[in-house]
Amino acid sequence: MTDTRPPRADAVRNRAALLAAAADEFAERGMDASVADIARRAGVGKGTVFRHFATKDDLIAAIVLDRIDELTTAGEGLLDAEDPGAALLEFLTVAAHQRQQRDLSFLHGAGDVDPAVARARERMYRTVHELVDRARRHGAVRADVTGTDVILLMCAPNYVASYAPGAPPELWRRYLGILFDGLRPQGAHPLPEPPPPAL
Amino acid sequence: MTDTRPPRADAVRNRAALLAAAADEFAERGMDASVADIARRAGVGKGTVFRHFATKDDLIAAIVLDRIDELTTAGEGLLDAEDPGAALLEFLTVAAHQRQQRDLSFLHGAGDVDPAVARARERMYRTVHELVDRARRHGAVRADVTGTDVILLMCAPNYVASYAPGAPPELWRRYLGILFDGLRPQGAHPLPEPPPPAL
DNA sequence: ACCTGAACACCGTTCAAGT
DNA sequence: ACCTGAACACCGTTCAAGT
Repeated sequence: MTDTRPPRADAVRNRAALLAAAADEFAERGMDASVADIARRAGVGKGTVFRHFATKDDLIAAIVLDRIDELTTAGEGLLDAEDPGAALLEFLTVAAHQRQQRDLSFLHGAGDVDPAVARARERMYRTVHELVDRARRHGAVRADVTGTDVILLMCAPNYVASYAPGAPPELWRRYLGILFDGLRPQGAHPLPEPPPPAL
Repeated sequence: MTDTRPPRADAVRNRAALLAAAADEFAERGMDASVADIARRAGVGKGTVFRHFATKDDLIAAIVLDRIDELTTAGEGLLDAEDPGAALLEFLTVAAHQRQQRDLSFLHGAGDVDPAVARARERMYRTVHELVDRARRHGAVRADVTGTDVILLMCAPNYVASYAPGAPPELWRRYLGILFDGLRPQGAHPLPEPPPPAL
């Protein structure tokens, strides 16, 4: 019997304020914005941050959870598209676009993430696998590329574009284009290494 | 007249010990190994680190400088290869392989790097441009891809492979293969975004 | 000249004291 | 039950004091 009392009113308010403040602060200052600044922006004491989120990483995880779910929803909506190749490209475009903002290695995070994020991530992975399978069956993706490959490659366009100094904000689209051409069956060369263990 | 006295014997010894200790420590613990640990490993006081390298980033820069020069040398040796396409692929393989070890976003670093690194980097960039131009003229690289594109894409295979949990250590070769297929003229689709300003 | 370790400012995190 | 700010451990960096 986990009789969970409803939380106090100021607690829910503070939690929401912290999430909003953290999202803003991270977007402006990057992932190493200080907890103190986030607390100040949310109008609470530093200690309150750690009452709601055991660690700074947990706070990041809470924000990340929303983004992953958004992405999964977008992917699921593309599962019954008429053109499976275009659907996969569209999904990768949404993925790159939403995380254009920041660092975001969160999609595949190492080690001990909290179970909610792990679950959300696995749902998203399953969606990617389906999208890739459909695209492959349709001849839009080469036979030797797996869903896991695409999951790993997903973040590359943003990563690559982020290192161009005075680059246009949509540069990632160019590298997504090159990547996608690499995923196509036309002109594909055999790959020197087997795919990694499935995600 | 910058009459530069030769440095004291213990100074050169300490500097070399620090570089070696830092390289080891970074390789083992990652880029956020502590300066205190590096100093201890080198057998000097913490303060000595900052006498030789104004900042931790400068210490990293000194290590990075060597790697960049190695890469440039490899690239220059490939400029007169018979097969320019294979030469470019080989260069990208060397690049990925040498920086298999670690983080290494250093190749294109933001803002205020020290001038020695900036110079080394520009030499390397020029080499990449030549390799790409030759490969393109030879029909091994698509017409709409620039040297700057390849400079930016260079790090992607390592980055992508680094997020696969139980992956084989040579997984980057697989993603270099996919990337390289994306760079080939066969089956290339028009890119939605123009190339970034030249590096 | 160069080395050293104590001292500083800044982080994430903890916790006793308040309401 | 929740909030708060002082306190702690750990960083990179500085600098007065030593040789």
